[in-house]
Amino acid sequence: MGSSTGTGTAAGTAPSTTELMEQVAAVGAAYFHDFAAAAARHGLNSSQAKALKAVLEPVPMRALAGRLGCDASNVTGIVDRLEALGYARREAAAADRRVKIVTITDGGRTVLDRIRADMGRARAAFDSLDTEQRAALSRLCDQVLPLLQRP
Amino acid sequence: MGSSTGTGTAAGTAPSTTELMEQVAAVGAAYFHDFAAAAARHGLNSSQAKALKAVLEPVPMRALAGRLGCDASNVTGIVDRLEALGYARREAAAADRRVKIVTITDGGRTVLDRIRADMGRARAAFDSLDTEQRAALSRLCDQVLPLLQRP
DNA sequence: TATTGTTATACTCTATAACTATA
DNA sequence: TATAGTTATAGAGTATAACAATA
Repeated sequence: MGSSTGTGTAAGTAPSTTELMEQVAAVGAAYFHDFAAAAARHGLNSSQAKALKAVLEPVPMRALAGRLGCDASNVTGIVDRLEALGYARREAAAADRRVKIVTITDGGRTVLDRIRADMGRARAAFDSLDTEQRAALSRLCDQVLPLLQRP
Repeated sequence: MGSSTGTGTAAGTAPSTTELMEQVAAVGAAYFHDFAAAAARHGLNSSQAKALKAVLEPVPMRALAGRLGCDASNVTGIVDRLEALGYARREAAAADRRVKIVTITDGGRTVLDRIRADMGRARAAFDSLDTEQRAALSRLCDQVLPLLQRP
């Protein structure tokens, strides 16, 4: 492949599945920690910040619960908070008047951008990868994710 | 490189840092979900299971709190639970009698192995990678992690 | 009757502060 | 006096069950 030194793949011995999972878990945990810290600096907890990402496209309350992986009863409070801050709003669905659709506001988009920009460690970490490494990591995530998310 | 079609690296365009972080976050979240589910099937919550991994080598209570990223007062309950199940035990430190060192038992090692084996989706996902891909992913994690964990 | 969103409630996890026993 | 571990307590986040409005 096109990588640097020429020592090739032999330089990194392939780890066992368990070891590999442990490494990925460490990266995931550190990322999540950084995300929660950045969100907190902008007055949101991680559920609220995650919800803000999920409503970049309009989503009904119940579907939002699914995306957040929590019970529907929690979504009320989460969206209440986002709405109180002016980051999202509820709109009645035209087709079914029971349904409320949550949409992000311009203010919400601004805060989300700021939170993302404010993730210093995560940004530095992934910025350290060159173009080829980023493409490789992206491809690996794409391959692994569907199997990881199966029902 | 070892991949399929021959379109090479150009096939996966390098994503922006934000997009890349989002992908990694999705993998991390799915992994953690699978881990928590597997632990629950063996009567542990994710903190307790994480603690079990952390005491594969003997660790003082306070240091364990650091590894788990929680307050020291929580560790008492977590280790109480592991001890009640026979998965870990407290031993007085020889040098300083205030300190209690937590050690995993054979039973704990067995359960930890079972939990790891029981992570069906995560295992299937990472088993789908060939040797070269696993080595690449491992290397990328190693590069990214230290920057991600900086104080 | 079934479903959406909400409310009321209880439970779990975590953090803060006070206590003990050692140092 | 300072530190390790524990205990007691309060707070945040989540789930369960019951409810009103709509389908």
